[in-house]
Formats: sequence, structure tokens, C-alpha cells
Amino acid sequence: MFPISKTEENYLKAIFKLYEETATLVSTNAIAKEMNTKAASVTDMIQRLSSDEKKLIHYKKRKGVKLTEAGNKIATSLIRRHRLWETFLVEKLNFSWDEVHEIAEELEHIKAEKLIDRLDEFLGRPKFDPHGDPIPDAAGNFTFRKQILLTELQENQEGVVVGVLDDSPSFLQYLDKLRMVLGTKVKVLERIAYDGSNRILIDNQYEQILTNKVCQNLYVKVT
Amino acid sequence: MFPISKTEENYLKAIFKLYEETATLVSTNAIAKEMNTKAASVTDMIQRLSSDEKKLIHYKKRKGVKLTEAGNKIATSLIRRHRLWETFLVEKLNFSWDEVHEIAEELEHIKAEKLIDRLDEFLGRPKFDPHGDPIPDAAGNFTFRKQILLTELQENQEGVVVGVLDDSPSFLQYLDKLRMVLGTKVKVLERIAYDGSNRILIDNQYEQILTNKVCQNLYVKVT
DNA sequence: AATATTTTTTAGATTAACCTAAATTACCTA
DNA sequence: TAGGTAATTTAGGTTAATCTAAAAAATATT
Repeated sequence: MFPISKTEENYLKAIFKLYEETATLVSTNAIAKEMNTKAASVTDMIQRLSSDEKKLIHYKKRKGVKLTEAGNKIATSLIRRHRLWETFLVEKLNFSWDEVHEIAEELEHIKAEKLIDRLDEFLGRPKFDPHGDPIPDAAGNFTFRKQILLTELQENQEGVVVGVLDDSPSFLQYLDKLRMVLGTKVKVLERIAYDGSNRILIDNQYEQILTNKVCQNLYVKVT
Repeated sequence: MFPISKTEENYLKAIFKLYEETATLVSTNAIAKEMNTKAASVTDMIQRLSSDEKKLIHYKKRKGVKLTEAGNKIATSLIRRHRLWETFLVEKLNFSWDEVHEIAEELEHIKAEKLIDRLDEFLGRPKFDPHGDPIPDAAGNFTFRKQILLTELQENQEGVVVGVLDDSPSFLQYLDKLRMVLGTKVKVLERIAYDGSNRILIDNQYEQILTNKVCQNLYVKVT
């Protein structure tokens, strides 16, 4: 295989991300913004990545781009490396999850297969990184994070409201009063053993006690 | 501080190494050989590293180069990172000591101070890497590996002859016959409890039984 | 539809890191 | 010391990755 530069890898990662977010062909400008560079530079790189020798992206002039199978494989591998290193930094080196991104951004470009596999093993082949994002396995398969009930969230874990089990008007009205909508951030501050009630931080702003019953009817996704 | 590229770092490391080995000004050709590049490229880089903005090496045209204080600091930091990562790979990821070099060669260029400090801590602030080479501390100080007597080397440990205790001609002549000189590699294959004699592998080539008396008069450095 | 605006591409330059070939300097030995 | 060889530097060129400015195409607006 031809060698892929760090820069090329970063472009592939950006295209992967943008395509995932929008599910449409990715525009030159969108890539330029994502990569903090100029549209002209993006066009250059697009031409190289879509060249006959590389074929890492599909490109129709003035239409936009998306990854080919080969490009997708590389991007997935990068995400795997990134998230494994983030997990390492948080779990083994005691970084907090908000300070690991830039360092992982560097580490992810080291390609040695054996290194990644040993790291994966050392970490216990984790399926999710410290932000709750899935870590693709060596074959590139993601485990989708199932949504869980708020009662299943551990103390100090954070999540985002993604749905309800009980969709009765009274429940929804109650949620409304609590200012909890889809996308609201929640954090379990404390779970009171006595009655299963929960001290919840809503939107990083205010605390609220929620009963076990309420929490059993709220779906969240770990973040 | 101005940014230092990976390539510049590698040149500094090479100059450090060559200067340490020869203790004389390092020649353009020596660097070219060490870095697998051409003399002309080396001259280019020498000019950049010795420029008024950088001042990482002392350079007298056609005389050779050596590191400045600033250059030395960078090289030492690189060695620190390299050896810490090697230690990590061997001790935590179960690599064998002969397969870690190239991977560490990549990892060493990641500069985040905090990463290196946390890694150091995670490894228990080791003073030597898996090859027995000293790991400089955060301030750049090396712990010198004390020389020990060959009798103090463990079974299966390897060392390099660095001196003698007894410097009588008869002893030196005997060593000469054994083809043991300064720098000769030795490995303790077996220590015979009965009489304290030692089965030694010399220069990775031939075995020899050495008496306890001989081994008590030979200084080695663990490798 | 005609024009204006935005997006994308092209053209042409720049910088770091390399290269080869040629010129210069240092050194070694007869 | 003269000449020859080896080491070093200079000159000039290449490639990847960037940039700005301008041209071209697509999209929006009147």
C-alpha cells in the first residue's frame, strides 16, 4: 500500500465526520471550515485523495466528496486509534476526559498495528471511550451505544436525554416543567439508596431531585 | 519558543549521539550516515539549526558541529521520551526489548509535557529503560549506571566490559588471550554454585568458563 | 431572465525537506 | 610542496502542503 501522510489522514477523518453528520456529499467549504484551512487547499487535497492511484474518496467536480471503501477503512482505523488512546489517557494516566483530545490527535497517527492491538488488549478491549463514543474493533465494526434508562446511569456519569418510555401527557408536562427536553444534559450527582431517588444536575445549571419512577421512564445516552 | 519540527529533532538527537560517542565535533558526513541522508541535506539543516533565530548547534564551517545548551536540552528531552515509551511498551504492553525501538521513535515526538510526566509517574519514575540505558529526569539529569563486577551480574544478564580491578600484566595478558577488551560484550550463561565459576558467552560468539577470581576483577556495565 | 452572490476551482507563489551535480576546501601522501 | 582524494558546501531543482488572487460555475435574488 502507498503511504498516507498525517495530513491526508486528517482530511479523511474530517470527511468521515462531516459525512456522518450530514449524510450528504461533503462540500469543499465544509471541509475547509472543519480543517481550518482554505478552500483552495482542500481542492488540492481532494484531487490527490481521489486520484487514480489513491482512490480514497469519490469526487465529482463541484458536487462534493465522500469516502470510498478504502478511505472509510482508514478513517475508521484512525477513530479506533484515537479513542483507544483517549481511553488509555483517562484510565491509566489519570487525565480528565476533557483534556485528552489534542494528545490523542497526535497519538492516533502512529500506525504500528501491533501497538494498537497490544494497547487494546491492555485496556481490556473496551467498546466505548471515556466520552461514551464507540471504539471500532480491529475489523472496523462499531458497537452502537444503546440508549439506557436514567436509572442505569452511574453516579457522576453524564448523559443526554434521547427519549421517554412513558409518553403520557402528564409525564411529558412534568418534564416540560423541569425544562427537560430531547438533548438536555443530565448528570447523576447522587443516588439515594433509601428510596431510589436521584439528585440530578440538569443542563449543568440546576439540581433537581427525581424519583425512581421518573428516572425509569427517561432514556439517556451516555456522553 | 519557536516550534521544532520532527526532522529538526531527529538531527539534534543524531548530533547528541555522535558527540557522545566520539567526544569531538561532529562532521557533516557522520550525520549524513547516521540519518541515512546526503551530506548536502545535512549542510542545509546545519545552517538552519545554527541560525541566529534557532541557535541549537554551534557550527564552524567545515569544522563540524555540537549542540548548544538549548540544543542539548531538546535532545535530552527526546531521549527521555524515547526511553520512557520503550519502558512502557516492554513493561505494560509486553513487547520484547528488541522490537520497541521504531515505535518509540514515533512516540518520542509527541511533546505534551503533561503526557510525559504522567507516563513517567505511571511507570514508577524508572531510572533505566529496558536496555539498561539511563532515563533522564524532567530536569534532564541522567543517573549514571554504576559499573559492577562481573560477579555481580545475574545469570542471563548481559554487560559490556568497561574496566579491570586488577591491572597486573598477567591478568591483562590472560584477558587478551580470552579476546576480552574494553567494550567486549559478555553474558552470564550459568553460575556454578560449587566453586563460583561462571559460564560466560563472550561477544555473542563463544563460551568460556571464567573463575570467580577472574570475574571479581572485571568491571562491566549492564546493557 | 438578468444580475448578484457564493462556492469552487485554477494559477501562481512560498516553505521545509529533500535530492544531484558541480565547485570549493581540507587533508594526506609521495 | 604538489597533486590527488575525500569532505563539505553551493547551486539549482523537486515534492507536499500550504497560501492569495483571480477565474469559472452554481445558486439566489430581483
